[in-house]
Amino acid sequence: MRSVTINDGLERLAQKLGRVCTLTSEERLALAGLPGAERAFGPREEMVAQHRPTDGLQLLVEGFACRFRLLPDGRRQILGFLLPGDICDLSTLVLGHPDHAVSALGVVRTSVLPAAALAAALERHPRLARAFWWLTAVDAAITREWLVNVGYRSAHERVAHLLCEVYWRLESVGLAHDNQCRFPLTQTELGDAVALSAVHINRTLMNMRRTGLARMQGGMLELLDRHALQAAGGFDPAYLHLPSVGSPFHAGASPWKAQGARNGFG
Amino acid sequence: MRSVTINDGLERLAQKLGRVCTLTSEERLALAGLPGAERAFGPREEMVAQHRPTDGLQLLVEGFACRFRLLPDGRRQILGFLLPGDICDLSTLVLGHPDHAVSALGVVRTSVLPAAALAAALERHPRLARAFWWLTAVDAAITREWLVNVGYRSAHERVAHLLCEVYWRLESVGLAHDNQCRFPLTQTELGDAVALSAVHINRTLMNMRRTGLARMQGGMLELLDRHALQAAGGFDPAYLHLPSVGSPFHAGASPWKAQGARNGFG
DNA sequence: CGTGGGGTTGACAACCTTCAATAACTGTGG
DNA sequence: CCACAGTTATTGAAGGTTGTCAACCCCACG
Repeated sequence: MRSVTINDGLERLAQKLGRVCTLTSEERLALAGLPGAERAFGPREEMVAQHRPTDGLQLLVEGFACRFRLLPDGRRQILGFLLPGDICDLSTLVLGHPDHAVSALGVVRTSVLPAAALAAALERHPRLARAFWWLTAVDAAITREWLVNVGYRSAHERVAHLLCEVYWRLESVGLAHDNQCRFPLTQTELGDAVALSAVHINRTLMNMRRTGLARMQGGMLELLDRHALQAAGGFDPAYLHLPSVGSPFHAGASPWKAQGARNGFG
Repeated sequence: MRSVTINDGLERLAQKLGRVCTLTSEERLALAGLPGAERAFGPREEMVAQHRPTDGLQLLVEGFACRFRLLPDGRRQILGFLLPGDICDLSTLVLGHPDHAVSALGVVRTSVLPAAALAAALERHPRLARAFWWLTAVDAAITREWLVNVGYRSAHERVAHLLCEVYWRLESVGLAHDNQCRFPLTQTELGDAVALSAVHINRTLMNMRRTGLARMQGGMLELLDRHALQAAGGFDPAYLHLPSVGSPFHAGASPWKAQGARNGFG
C-alpha cells in the first residue's frame, strides 16, 4: 500500500470541514497552502506540552494520539482521542495556550500549520473560520458525552461506549472495515480514558471477549457483535456529528449550511 | 435595590466578550441591537429541550440554570451551570440543534437573541464571531475540567472543586461577595453535577460544615475557609479564563488580542 | 392541618480499587 | 537463536468508597 502523505491528512481535514458548508476551491487552496514542517513521534512521546505556548497547530496525518491532563499525584485523565485529520491543539488557537497535553499512541506523524498563516487564512475566509468554530463545537460535544460516560455509566457500559466511539470515528475516516480496526491502546490507557483502574479494565475486557461483544488485543480492536455492544454502552453516534449518521437531526440543521432554511438563519 | 434589566445581561456578555479583544462601539451596538422577546421561567422549568431546534439563543439575564442530559432510566448528568451573562444554548448556533437540555434553577429571566439577527451580526463583525468562538472554547475547557473532576477526584474533592468553581464564576460577575453568594441548588442537583448520590452529597456537605470548609444551605453558598476549600478540591481557576486570574498564561496570550506579539500571530 | 419535597441518618450491599503475584509478550544484545 | 529485561496482561484476595433502601425530621405551602 502507498505511504500516507500530508495531503491525506489535509484531505481528511477538508472533508470534515466540508460537513459544515461546502468549501470553495479558494478556501481549499488556502487550506492546502498551510502545512509546514513535518514531525514524527514515537509511542508515548509528548506532542504538545500542557502549559507551553506553541508556534503552530499540529495536524495529525498518521497514527493516533490522545489529549490528557496530568494530575499532581501522577495519575492522568485522558480527555479524548485524536485521529488522522484531527487538529491536535485546536483549543490553543482560541485560548492562547494549551490547557492539556497531547501524547502519541504508537507512531505518529503530524504536519505543523503555522499559527500566523492559519490566523491569516481564517481572517480572509470567514466561512473557513466558521468551519473551525464548528470543529471546536463538535469537540465540546464529544467531551460532554465523555462526561456523561464517566459520570453516569457502569464500567461495562463505559468501556462498551468508548469502543463504539473509537470504531465509529475510525470508520468515518476510512480506517475501519468489517468491524475491525487498528487502535494501539494499552489497558492502562483505556482505564485513564474511562476513569477505571487497569485491573478492572482487564476484567471488563475479558468479560466482553467471553460474551462475544468485542475484543481489544495486540493493537487491534474488533467488534464481535456491533449491535449488542452499542446497546451495552447506550451508544448513539449522533454526538459525533459524522456524515450520514442517520440521526433525524443531522441533515441540514446547521445554520450556515441551510441558509434561509427552516430554522430562520441567513 | 434596582431591578435587573436586559441591559445588565447584555453588559455582562459584552464584558466577557471583551476579554478576547476590546470591542469597538460598532460591535457593541450590534450586540445591543440583538435582544428580542423576554422570557421567564420558574424553578425546574425546562428552558431548552434536548432535541427541539430553537429559533433563537437565550441570553441569561437573571437567575441560574444548568445544562444537562437526561438518560434513559431517568437519572441525569448536569453538564454545567449557566450564570447571568451566559448564553444558554450557544452550541446550537454552530451545531444546528441542541444536544442537551437546559433547566432553570430557581426563578430565571432570559432574553432571546434571534438566530437570524445574530448570524447576520457575526457575519458583519468577524471579531465578534471570533469572540463567540472563544466563548465555546472556554465552555469546552470547563467541560474538560468537569470530566477530570468526575473521572479522577474523590467525592470530597469533587464537591469542593465544584463549590469553588461556582463561587469564582459568580464573583467574577459581581454576584458574590465576602465568600458568600446565592446559589439555589438542591443536594440532589449537586449530586447530578458531580455524579454522586444525594445521600453521599449530604454526608460530604455535612462533613464540610463540621470541618469549617464550606456551607451550602437555604439557597446560599458560603465558603468558610476559601483556601482550605481550594486545596481540598485541587482547584486552579485558570481553566475558567476569568479576567485578572493571575495565571501566568492569561495576559495577552490570546492570538487575536496580542496581534503580532510573542506567539507570532497577526 | 395535612401533604410533599428536601435534608439527615443508619444499615447493608455492590462496585471498584489496591496490593501482590504470576504469566505472556516485546524488543534487545549476546 | 537464545537469554534477558521491561512492559503489559491476567488472576486472586482484601478492603474502601460509594450506592441503595428505608426511615425520620423539618419546613413550606395550600
